[in-house]
Amino acid sequence: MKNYNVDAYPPMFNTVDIALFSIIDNELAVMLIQRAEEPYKGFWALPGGYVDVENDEDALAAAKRELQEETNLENIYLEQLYTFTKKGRDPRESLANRPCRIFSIAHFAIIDYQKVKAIAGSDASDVAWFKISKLPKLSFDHSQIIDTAVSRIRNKINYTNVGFELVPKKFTIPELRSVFEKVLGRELNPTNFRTKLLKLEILEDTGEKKVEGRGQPAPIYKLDKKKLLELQKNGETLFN
Amino acid sequence: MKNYNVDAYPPMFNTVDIALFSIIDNELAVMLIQRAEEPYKGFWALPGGYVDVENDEDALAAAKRELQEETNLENIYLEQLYTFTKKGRDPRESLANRPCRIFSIAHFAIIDYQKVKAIAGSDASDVAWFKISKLPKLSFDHSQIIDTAVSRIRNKINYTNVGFELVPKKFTIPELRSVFEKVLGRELNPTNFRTKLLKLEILEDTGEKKVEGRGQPAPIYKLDKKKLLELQKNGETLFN
DNA sequence: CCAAAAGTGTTAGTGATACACCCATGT
DNA sequence: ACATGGGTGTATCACTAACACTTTTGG
Repeated sequence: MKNYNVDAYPPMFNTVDIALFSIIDNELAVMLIQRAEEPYKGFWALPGGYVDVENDEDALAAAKRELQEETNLENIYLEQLYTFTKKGRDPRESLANRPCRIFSIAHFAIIDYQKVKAIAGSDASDVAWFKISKLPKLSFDHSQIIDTAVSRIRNKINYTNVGFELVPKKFTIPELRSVFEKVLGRELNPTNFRTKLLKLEILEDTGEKKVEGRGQPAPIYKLDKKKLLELQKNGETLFN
Repeated sequence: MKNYNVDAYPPMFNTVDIALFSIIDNELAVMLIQRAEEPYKGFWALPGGYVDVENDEDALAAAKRELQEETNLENIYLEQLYTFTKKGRDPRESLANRPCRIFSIAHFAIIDYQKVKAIAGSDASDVAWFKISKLPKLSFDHSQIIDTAVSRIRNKINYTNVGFELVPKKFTIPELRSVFEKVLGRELNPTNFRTKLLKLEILEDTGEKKVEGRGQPAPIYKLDKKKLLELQKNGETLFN
């Protein structure tokens, strides 16, 4: 087996881009950064970067590192989304000294916005959150990436734990329902949401209550992750 | 904006690998090729290759081309699966003249095996089909890719048209049920499968009947793709 | 006539939806 | 007192799963 001369092949670059979602002011929102360099200088884009192959990173590790650099937060729910490879998706292709292509291994991430606010670093002037109904003009094919991610999240909220990632550790059932409503973009019947959720037996009552303006105080629950994992292992859906 | 010297970056290669599935002898099977070169010379592997950037290919187009080269067939159901990026997944990494990584943009494809048999080209000695319960020792991380693909197909058969791709254009309900059983790996109640399917109103009766050994002849149906697409657009599931 | 495979109809059980009602809190 | 929002119970409807029964074929 002979050695490979790496430079002899048509080059392809892989960037790792991340669409980080949260719920702000009762709407699904995504974190964007303002590009400091060409191409698309001054425009908004998804955070991203290269896979640090020299330091043994894979794509998921690279995404995790980028996320932490932007938010100063760890333990964010993160998942590979899709790899975008269309010719022309990145204008740098045509500036290279020979034909090349820049692939984006896109990821999506979700987090409770309370955590973001609590941590410094997110006050950098080039980072901002945008509601998905009011996105600015985006760089590259990033609006397509965001569309794909939103579809995936809307689908996955019904049978995975992504809904619980958007809510603090301790939460009330109405708060969780509100998250589901914001992600799905439609109202849910409070009674039936509650009934279904309790029947799953994945919530643990903390004994505390939360008073929010008027109305009866809502009990505060914690998620029993073990029971949720069991449910998922058995392939059961949380909601339909 | 200055030009980019493409060779200054740590190189990453992208291969496109395809797991093509069909049903053979009542079991889900995957097409493999025997590698003619190192690494893994003589071992079985998924068909794959490079994205032909010079000819404007993207990953899906490359997968489509590879599939056609191996099977001489067009119009195969094909979808991107996942991008595998773990360090060490391809031994050629460590043979390059500087640090590099070989990413696999994995795809899955499915086809009715009758079509494969009908076309020449699949009799090449280095191509063979293996039932997924009896896979040989595989090259690279290809057994992980196949596992991921099988999970995805088992999931997707319930709400997409992948089940219909595994069956000829004209088929009987018991034939279709058999396909679902083989993919899901469990038996389905014939009565209830039939009832659910007919209620969807996506089948068109051709008027023909099929006699298979003993038993009452089964009516032969065609899929009404328009109605299926409508169902999917409305987000409805075919089966639960 | 019998076995095998396809189709039909029925019933019990489960889950979704909608609604009426009760309870605790702030104004 | 009353509006607001959370919690509880129930009736209705649809869908699922299991099974008994009929029909049509080959042997």
